[in-house]
Amino acid sequence: MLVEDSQATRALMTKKYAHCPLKKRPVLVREERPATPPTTPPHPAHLATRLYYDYHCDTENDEPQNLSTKPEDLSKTGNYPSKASSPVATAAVKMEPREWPQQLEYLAACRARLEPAPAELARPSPQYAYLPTLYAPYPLEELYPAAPSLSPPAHPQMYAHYSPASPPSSCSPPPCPEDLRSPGSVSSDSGISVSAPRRPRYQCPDCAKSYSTYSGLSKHQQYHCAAAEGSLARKSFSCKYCAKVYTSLGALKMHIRTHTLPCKCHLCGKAFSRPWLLQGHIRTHTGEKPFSCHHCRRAFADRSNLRAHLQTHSDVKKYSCSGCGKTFSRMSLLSKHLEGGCGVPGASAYEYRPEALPTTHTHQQLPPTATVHAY
DNA sequence: CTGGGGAAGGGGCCC
DNA sequence: CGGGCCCCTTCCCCA
Repeated sequence: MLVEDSQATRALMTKKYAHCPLKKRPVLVREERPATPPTTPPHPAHLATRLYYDYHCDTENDEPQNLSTKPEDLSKTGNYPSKASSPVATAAVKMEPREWPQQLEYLAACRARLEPAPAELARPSPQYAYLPTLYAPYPLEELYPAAPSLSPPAHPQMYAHYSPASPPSSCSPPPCPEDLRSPGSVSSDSGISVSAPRRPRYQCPDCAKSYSTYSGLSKHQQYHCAAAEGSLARKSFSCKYCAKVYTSLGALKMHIRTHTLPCKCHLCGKAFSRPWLLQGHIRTHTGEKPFSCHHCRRAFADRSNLRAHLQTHSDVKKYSCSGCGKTFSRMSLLSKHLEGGCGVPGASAYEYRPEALPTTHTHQQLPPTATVHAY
């Protein structure tokens, strides 16, 4: 993603999604589990396997779920939105509140068998060794051959791969937790040039954005190209739930998933548009946290959350106010800072550190390995 | 009020 | 073309 102008991007996104009722928070769908959970929890391996695979990607059912923009906190109230809460939702079913204690008890029993001791919480293995290997255990000793240090890694590039889904091979260099970015995302996202073999680029005739693959360009034109949106001749498939129009049926199908939410969690009934979103959600049930911080051993279920956490270990935060120079670990914190007024005139933009980068843009991203001393 | 964590969303890219 | 994964971002909640 291009980040040289995130404020503009945010504004664009706000505009882009303003018309669309989809915004965060999945909704509850029909609960298909028996009302009474088994008296004895299944083996964690069976549970995890079922948790991951036991969902529908119901392409047959295009009926949308609740599409309200800001549903209440479902986890607290258990009062999941009914179809009445959305003008287009037709299939959302409210779970009977009396089922929740049973669900929670059932989950607690399963979780007790899944969760490691607190001291071991940050380690994904071997407690999760029996999980269905979607997140296969990976030895932290290989990931972090040296003791924790606040010094920048000597060879940051060595640490490109950091994914429990793809553990490093024995002959590969150890991945660096500090650089959690995948290799393929470095150049285009950060604007930092990296030495990579020249490959043919596929350029969008409407907005001049280029992509390394034709499929990338194709998807861009199908879904994202704002410049092409004015060309109605290109659009022939319209979404029946919102005003979106697409140039191909495949693009429309992909979009409709965000309305129909075909991937359903059979433990709590929440529905998601993509399987991997459900996958992440299921971790909230199992307590699986495959991403751990090497500084404090705190573990996270989401890689991005670990990345944000790493900023808290950094002396110099990633986002800085151009007015007062104060740094923040998250852009949202900086935004709050700016919204509240930092007291310095003209402090309306922020910049990424470090200073070595050109500062012609008001919003720049820190290169993955610079100035961050965490890990 | 601020900072941080949890959860979830969409876009980009590779296979 | 579609699935899967990664990334960044956002929203909400809490200490």
